[in-house]
Amino acid sequence: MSSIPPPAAKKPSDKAARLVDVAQLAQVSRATAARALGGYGTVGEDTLAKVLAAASQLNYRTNVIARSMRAGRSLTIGLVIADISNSFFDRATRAIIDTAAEHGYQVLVINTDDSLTAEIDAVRVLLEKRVDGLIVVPSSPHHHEHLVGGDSTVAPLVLLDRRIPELSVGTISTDDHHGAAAAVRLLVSRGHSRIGMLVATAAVAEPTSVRPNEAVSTVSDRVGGFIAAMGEAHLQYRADWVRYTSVDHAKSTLAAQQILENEDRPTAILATNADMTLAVMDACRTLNLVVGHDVSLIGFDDAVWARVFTPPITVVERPVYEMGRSAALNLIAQIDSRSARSESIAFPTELIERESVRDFRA
Amino acid sequence: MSSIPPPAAKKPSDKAARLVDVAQLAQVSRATAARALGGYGTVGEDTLAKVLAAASQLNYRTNVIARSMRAGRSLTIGLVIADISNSFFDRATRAIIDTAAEHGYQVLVINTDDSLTAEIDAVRVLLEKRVDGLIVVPSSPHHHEHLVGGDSTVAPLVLLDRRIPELSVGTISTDDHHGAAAAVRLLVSRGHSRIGMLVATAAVAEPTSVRPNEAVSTVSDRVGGFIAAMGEAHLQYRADWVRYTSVDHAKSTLAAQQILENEDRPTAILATNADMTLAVMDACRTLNLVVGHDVSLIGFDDAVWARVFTPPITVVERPVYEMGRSAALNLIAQIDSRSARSESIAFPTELIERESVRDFRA
DNA sequence: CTGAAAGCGCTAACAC
DNA sequence: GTGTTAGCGCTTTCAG
Repeated sequence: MSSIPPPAAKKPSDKAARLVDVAQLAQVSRATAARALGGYGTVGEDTLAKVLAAASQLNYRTNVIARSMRAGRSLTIGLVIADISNSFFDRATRAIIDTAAEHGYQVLVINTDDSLTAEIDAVRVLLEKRVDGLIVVPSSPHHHEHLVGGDSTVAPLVLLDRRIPELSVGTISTDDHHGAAAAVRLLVSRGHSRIGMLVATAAVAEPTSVRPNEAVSTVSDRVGGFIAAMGEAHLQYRADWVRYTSVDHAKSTLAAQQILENEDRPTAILATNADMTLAVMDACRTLNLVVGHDVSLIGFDDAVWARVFTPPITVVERPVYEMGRSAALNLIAQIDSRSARSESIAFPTELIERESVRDFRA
Repeated sequence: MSSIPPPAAKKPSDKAARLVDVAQLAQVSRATAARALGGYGTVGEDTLAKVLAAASQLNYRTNVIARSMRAGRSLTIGLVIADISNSFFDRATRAIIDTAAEHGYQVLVINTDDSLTAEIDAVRVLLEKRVDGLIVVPSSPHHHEHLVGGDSTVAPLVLLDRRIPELSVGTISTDDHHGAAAAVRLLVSRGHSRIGMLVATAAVAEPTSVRPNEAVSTVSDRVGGFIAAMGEAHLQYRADWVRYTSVDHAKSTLAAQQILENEDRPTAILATNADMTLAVMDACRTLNLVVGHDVSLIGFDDAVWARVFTPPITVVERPVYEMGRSAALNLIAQIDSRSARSESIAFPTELIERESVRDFRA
């Protein structure tokens, strides 16, 4: 059986080996080589060995791009997110990437900075790259034309963190209304009646007390929960104790200062995300106010620094990793089943009591 | 010119429109349609309009995957990173994604958790997906076989954050030796002579005082800088004041406690990254030691919480965004020029003095 | 200025 | 168990 190998043209070693090169070296057809390497169909034992040997000798790597074109699926998903360097999104992204990888998918990530036009562009680019599905953190609670095509979504889709009421699509979020309300109730139970709030929202350029219309669902849920719990306790919502601001640290710190500078200031503040928590802390430092004494504080989203700070900060925690994992799993199920199942989950929040809330009952 | 449109088969509206569909609707050839849409070659004005109209009517999206196969380039780069949810890497990633996008590239991100096998897998997957280049945060200072193929790298490549001495390839890092030395010198200038160090490294499973061999360059640079500056000041390096630990918060806090629990403890500690800074702070809280008084502290990498903490933490800052941007720019230049230019940059670190270092001169 | 046709590298019927 | 072959959707000479 030791026939002399055909004097076929040697593959130039400076180019990546292709399936045909492997087949040639192994002296089989492309189909057989493909079967051997793809581990499907049936291949003779010795043939298999020959092909594998040839492949490794040539350092062959499947050209997934060609396979994708043929198969019509890229095994890639797109993630459209506000800001990967944000402490919530970075962890969610971690979960998404890892979960996707477990299922053979890789993730293309694009930041939008909460800009709708950036989001629209991102979706277009990702669709052109033929991602098999999309996980989007929508920047607007209303605009979703770029997400629908005809009578369904442009691609398998999962919304993360923020809901779009008019869009019936799988959404992974948290019960922020409840979370904010629970925080207020804790404050009330400790004897606080003068409660303020620092709200992060991209819907506003400069700090203001007037509630913006275009806020995403997390913002309106948290504000709604705050207002509901205040009403429930027959407490007054005071606009001068509330500020809406962008996440920018300088601006949000300024907003916190505006709330606290007044003689007639609140005894407690709810910060609607980690950046706002830091902003309140910074403002307190500047104004020489002691957190947990002069100003009680509850933040949204836990972080290591929150439990290390003096005093440790009480927070409304969200299951970030779980959320990301869920989003990925949901999307992959959608892709695999080709069905437009839009199962939504609103995870519960958890109030973690530490020492940043002063007790006024005495 | 109003010829009746041919009764050609209508494109089924449930499938994505292809170039040929557009061409058909516009009554031109595929080549012409491609030219019109690709904005190259020459196309008659009215033809152009017809094609554009057809494309928009069909909601046509270029199939970039087909284009990539044809063109041999994917306009995608791969990022292989230890952990996207880490406060250094998330910001670097932000810079990379945004910079890449400015140049028409998208980014596929994979985490390795500093595992070499995960890194090898990641590189293989990315190469199979035919990324045009790779930005890698290498998990090992030695193993780089998976990054080279023949006499050059497996693809255009830039190393981020960590150098691999034996691999001559463009690397974006910082002068960590100098950064650590500067921190020690500051401590010395404030009268400290008993100085410890908490070192984050994946090369160690449990906290230990013995310096691991396999540490990446950032670790050995920082430790080296520490040792050099100590020697320069004729100070003794005390192994019981030094701990190597994984970034895990519980473990690193334990390690910090081990350093501080001793009666004979150091008066100052250098923490080699943000996680270690937090670990020292947590340990101090547990042991009822006041940062900036009982224990002076200098951390690596700045963060908002570092300046908001009481006292604000003195840190060695690195230009994270610039580093990410540089890595992306360097890689894209490499891709575009097809030349193996491996320009490396070691950015300077900056010591930001705040209030966590007690002054013993008096 | 426009069209015809040859692939890019792979997979999946379909034959043998 | 293995080979033949027809494309996936696009770009790009090469003619006209």
